[in-house]
Amino acid sequence: MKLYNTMSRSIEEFVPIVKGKASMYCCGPTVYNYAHIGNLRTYIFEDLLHRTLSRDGYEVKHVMNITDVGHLTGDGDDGEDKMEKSARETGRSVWDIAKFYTDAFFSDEKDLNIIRPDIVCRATDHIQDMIALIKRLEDGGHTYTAGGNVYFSIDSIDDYGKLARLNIDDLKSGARIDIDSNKKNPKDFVLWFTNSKFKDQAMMWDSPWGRGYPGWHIECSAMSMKYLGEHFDIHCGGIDAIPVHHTNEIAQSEAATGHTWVNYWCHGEFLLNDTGKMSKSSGEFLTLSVLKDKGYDPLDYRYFCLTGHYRSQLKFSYEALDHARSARRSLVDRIRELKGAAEASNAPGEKAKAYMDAFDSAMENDLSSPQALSQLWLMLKDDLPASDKLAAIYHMDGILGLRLEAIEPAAAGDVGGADEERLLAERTAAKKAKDYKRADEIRAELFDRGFIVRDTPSGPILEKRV
RNA sequence: GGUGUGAUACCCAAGUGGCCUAAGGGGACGGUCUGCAAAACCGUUUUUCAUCGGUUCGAAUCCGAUUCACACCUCCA
Repeated sequence: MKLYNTMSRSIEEFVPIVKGKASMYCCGPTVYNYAHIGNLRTYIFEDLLHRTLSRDGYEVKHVMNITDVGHLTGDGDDGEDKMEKSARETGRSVWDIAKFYTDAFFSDEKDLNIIRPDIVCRATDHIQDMIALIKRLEDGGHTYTAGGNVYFSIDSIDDYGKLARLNIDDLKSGARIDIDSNKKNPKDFVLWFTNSKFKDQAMMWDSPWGRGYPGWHIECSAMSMKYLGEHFDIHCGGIDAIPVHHTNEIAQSEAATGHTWVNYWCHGEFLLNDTGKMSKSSGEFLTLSVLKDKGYDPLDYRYFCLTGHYRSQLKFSYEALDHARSARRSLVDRIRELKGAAEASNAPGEKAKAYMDAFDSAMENDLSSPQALSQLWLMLKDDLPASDKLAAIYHMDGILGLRLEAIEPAAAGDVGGADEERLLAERTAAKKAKDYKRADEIRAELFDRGFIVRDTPSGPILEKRV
């Protein structure tokens, strides 16, 4: 298994810390709003990584956090808390907001057939772990308190910014945000806030530094170490997390433990739209629900994501999504036919196995899903027994996650209701009597009812229009 | 201002020195099949990889310049 490691900026052979096991931590959603489809692209990438590691024989332990506290809206450390803002705007409590959007997120994940991480942990359930970690940093001399907040001092370590290859002197700190005058170094970041500018801040906890709430980055360090140990294999996220969030996570984690924290850093590229980066604040706020309302199957979007490599920017457009939908439907049609003709083979032949191997090789080569997908199509078009094709399809879908195994086989009499079946029979009779005008009328009627008539060698069948 | 990344045929998108006269998908067109369709199958849309120059026996792939686009330096997947 080869993976691109952001730390080394190169593709590396994956060597786990513990033989046969792979531990991965993925930055999860901040649940103050719906996830947009760009967010979801990253979770699809992580799902592919999870599935591919499993396929490769690793026992995967996948942890994802839910950020249900903190993360400010604005620039710098003085913006408004996103959760509080959302709560204020909707008249719900912050806890209700968090619950609502967490549920919405997992509903999207389910629709996209994303395997649920083995452990999903909420920040608000781990405040004590964060406090303990901050304390450890304090004991190690990596913190200072100013203006009521506890800061991490980046000058207390000598390799700050190594992931992003930041040249600290070149960064124009303060160019676009006001410098927090409490900070000794503009790149220092808050570990614990006691100094909320909002008197009615709802989420507050007691701590050795006073009643308050944790900074933005500490939760991932605290929870990942709690569940995966102080040295684990893989940490994932979106590329935007590299310069600040992951940089600060590394700084605090390695300062606390005194050793390397994560071996492989994997980042998913952005989904773009016409105007550039997809965002919650500008342009159309594209959620999975929006796509569903427009008649797309969530798996159309999953397929669309698979057609691009996770480390490449992918341009979203409805035209591109239409292409993905057409391709996926065509795939479903073929599989439906195959299922009507055969059962999956238990012992597929050499040719089928060669395609499966080529597919796995593509995935194990830094998750080259576009190439893997092309193997699926080549296999389908090749001259193989239907049973072998099905076996190969199921094997590949173990990673693609397009629910191909669950597709109903092509067969007469199992799709429409009694009315439709009666119409279909009437059409067959009309055809037999060479009353083609009537037969075509019935076909149009069935089309209006949402069915396509398909004449197959074994007789006419109805198919749901998708 | 600084730092990166990218530009591939009608569209999306792989490929990072020879197996590339560029994978795969989508669309369009023509054909086979069909009463007609749909589906399926076959063929075409491809000597071409932003532009210019260089390196090399050989470049989409390496180097340089140019143009354009995007991202990051700020919470963001």
